Amino acid sequence: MRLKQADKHQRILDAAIKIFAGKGFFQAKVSEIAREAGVADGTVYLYFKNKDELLISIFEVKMREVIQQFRTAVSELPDAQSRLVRLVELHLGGFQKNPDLAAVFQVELRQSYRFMREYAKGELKEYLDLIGDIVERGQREGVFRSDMPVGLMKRFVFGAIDEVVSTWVMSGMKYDLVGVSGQLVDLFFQGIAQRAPSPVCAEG
Amino acid sequence: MRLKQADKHQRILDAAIKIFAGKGFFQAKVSEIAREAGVADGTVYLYFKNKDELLISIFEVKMREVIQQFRTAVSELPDAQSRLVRLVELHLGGFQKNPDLAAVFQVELRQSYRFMREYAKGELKEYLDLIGDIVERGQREGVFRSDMPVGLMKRFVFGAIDEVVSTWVMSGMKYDLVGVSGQLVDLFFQGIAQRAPSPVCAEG
Amino acid sequence: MRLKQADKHQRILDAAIKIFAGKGFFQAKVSEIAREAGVADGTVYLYFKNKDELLISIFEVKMREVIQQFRTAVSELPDAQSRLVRLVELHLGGFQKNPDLAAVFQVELRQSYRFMREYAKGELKEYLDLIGDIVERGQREGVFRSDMPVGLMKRFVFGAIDEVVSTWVMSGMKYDLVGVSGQLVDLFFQGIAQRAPSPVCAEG
Amino acid sequence: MRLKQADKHQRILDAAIKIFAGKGFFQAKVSEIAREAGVADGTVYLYFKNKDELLISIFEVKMREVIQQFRTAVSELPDAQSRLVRLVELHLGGFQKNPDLAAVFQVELRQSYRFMREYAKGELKEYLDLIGDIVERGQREGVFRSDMPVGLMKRFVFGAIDEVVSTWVMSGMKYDLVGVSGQLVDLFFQGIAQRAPSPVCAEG
DNA sequence: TATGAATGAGCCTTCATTCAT
DNA sequence: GATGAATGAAGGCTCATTCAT
Repeated sequence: MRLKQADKHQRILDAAIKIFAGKGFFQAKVSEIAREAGVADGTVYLYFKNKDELLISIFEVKMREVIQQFRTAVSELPDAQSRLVRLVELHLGGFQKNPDLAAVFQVELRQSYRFMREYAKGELKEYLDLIGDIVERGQREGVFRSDMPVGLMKRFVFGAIDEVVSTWVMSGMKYDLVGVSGQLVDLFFQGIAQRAPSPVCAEG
Repeated sequence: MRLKQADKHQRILDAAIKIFAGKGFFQAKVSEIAREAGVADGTVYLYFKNKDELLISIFEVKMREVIQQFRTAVSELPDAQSRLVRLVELHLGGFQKNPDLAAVFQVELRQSYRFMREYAKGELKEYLDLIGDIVERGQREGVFRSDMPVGLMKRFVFGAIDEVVSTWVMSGMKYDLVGVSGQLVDLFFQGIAQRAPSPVCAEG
Repeated sequence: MRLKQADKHQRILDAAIKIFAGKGFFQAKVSEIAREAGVADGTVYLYFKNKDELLISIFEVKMREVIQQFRTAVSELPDAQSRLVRLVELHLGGFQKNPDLAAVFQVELRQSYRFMREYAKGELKEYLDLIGDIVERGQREGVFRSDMPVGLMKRFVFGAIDEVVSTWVMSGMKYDLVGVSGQLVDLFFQGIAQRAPSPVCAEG
Repeated sequence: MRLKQADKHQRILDAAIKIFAGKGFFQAKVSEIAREAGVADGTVYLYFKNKDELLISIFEVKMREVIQQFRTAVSELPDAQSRLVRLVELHLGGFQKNPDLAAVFQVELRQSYRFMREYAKGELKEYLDLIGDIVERGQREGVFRSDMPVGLMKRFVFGAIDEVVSTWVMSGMKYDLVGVSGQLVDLFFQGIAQRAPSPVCAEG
């Protein structure tokens, strides 16, 4: 039963991601999601309070998964730099592997930003704090500049990653997103690294 | 009458932009738009086939205006470089002057990408061609690299501008958009210009 | 148009009374009411906020009508006694003429007493005050006892009438309701009249 | 098991009475009743065919209890008069002890009069016959008038008791119901007793 | 042209009832 | 017997669209 339950919750969530991604939140019918998930309409409401909650839940559940996954993946990495690289790869890789999820996160959830604000603060803040931890560690290690508040730097990092994903989504997801991670990281180090001689012009 | 008509058409369009921007296409009611425009619900349908058409029309009309405006503004400028600068300024300036329009273009119209594809090709292609013209001119003038197809370069330019606007919209339009145009143009020339010594590392 | 409107409002109200009386509030479907009224489902919502409001409105509108009708009918009557008789006749007669309305008032509206409390206070109080006016007049005329507060006496009168109607409704409306008015009035005068020799035992 | 079963049947019935009384038949959810009874939703359907049956059963079971209880209580009483007094006391006392049951009998069961008619005839008739027996006995004893058919008199008695209870329920059960039994019995004897000199006008 | 009352298709959601465990 | 997750029919309500005036 326990497994069955988890299964159904998961199936509905996945179905919702697929349908929301495909036709947008407002054009998606709950009955379609139910059909896609292979359950009755009413069953959706056993697991989610309403259609809005379903959208919110996608965010919350997936964020929690990602945060968990990230903590595990990063814990053994030795330094801030490698951790940041890994974060970017996981972030981009996660969306590339699940384009529907990307569409929901970058398009549908933005739409409902108003109630996102209310509900999603928790998980989003936690993710930002993960980045913040890396930044702080980098500062202690002397590889990230310390003349800028962590609060600003973590936002910058998140903003840049997020923008890259949005651009990819809006372009129709036609190119290799993970392939951009190198350039993105480069940008970070150009921007936030302790003033090192720019690798681009490193002629000396 | 002719004027009155044009007036009403315009007022409905403006009202739609405002309402769509405010609450999104699907949550906007035709009756709200009508009220905002100061006309009866039915009147909307005298000027637009349906709600979808209304969204499409916003795109088409505004694009036509912009293209017209741009042709006039650019015709007397002497070279490609100054024309590109002007294009960016007009693009960013136009949206900054009308944030509601920006919201509709960058958010609502993306949503309905599917039917955007069908209807909006024309105007979008024309705008891209305007950029293409500048690029070609730049190549002839020897200031833009010629080892890259025009088709790619014009897309890159449009994509970058578009991304800058999207980022601005999604950030809540809190900063000066036109102020970014300098950096944006710099980026173009760093990216597409005939290899000039990088201003960043120009230590000489 | 004005007439058409009033007409539709009325027709929906009448249809609702009929349907509510026939199968009860909860088993009545809005679509049935609409069909009975000869309008589309949506039209009901042009005139009434929702199904609950429809029930409430029946009360409010009919009470207002009754109060108006009563004021007119009573104004020219010379004394409290005749006025009270008339009130009883109108009250009983009104329900007897419209048994569906009686069912709604005595059964359906009691059900939703909770929100009755909120909304209906106004009209009900006004009706009670009408009775109160008669009582006061009767006291001034010396035909009604003055050793009892008006507030209590008006409640007693209303309660007795109301009970008579309820009994009639619950019995299946099988007998002549107005025919009871004589006995009811007798009861009032036995109960509240200045101690007169009981007509029942008038052996003289 | 047998006991456990009876226990559950009883608990569900009591829960139903409580919930029906609290929010009315249509607004009561089977799941609420189950929760109140401390059983699973499905268990309700092991003991009752459906929600309607549950309401019906309340009537049938309670009526049977009452009839049984009455037979026992009355059998040893010597005359019709004392038996009638006892019936009234039991009827009023029973409801006063269980106001929820009163609410269900006087309000909810009236609602569903249509199917009451079909199902409840049996028990109601039996109860009426109990009254009829008392009436007949009274006639034989010469204390009840014999110029009126028993069928009418028993209905009159039942109607009056029932009305008194209804009035009490609808008033919010604020006063002592059993306290009314004296007046009620008085009324019976004023109404149906062999012509005794009216105590009110007992002049000489 | 302009109006806005009227329409009715369509969707979210509830909840009585079932049935596999 | 007991459970409670699952079902799906049904209905209140919204709102894009129409059309008589």
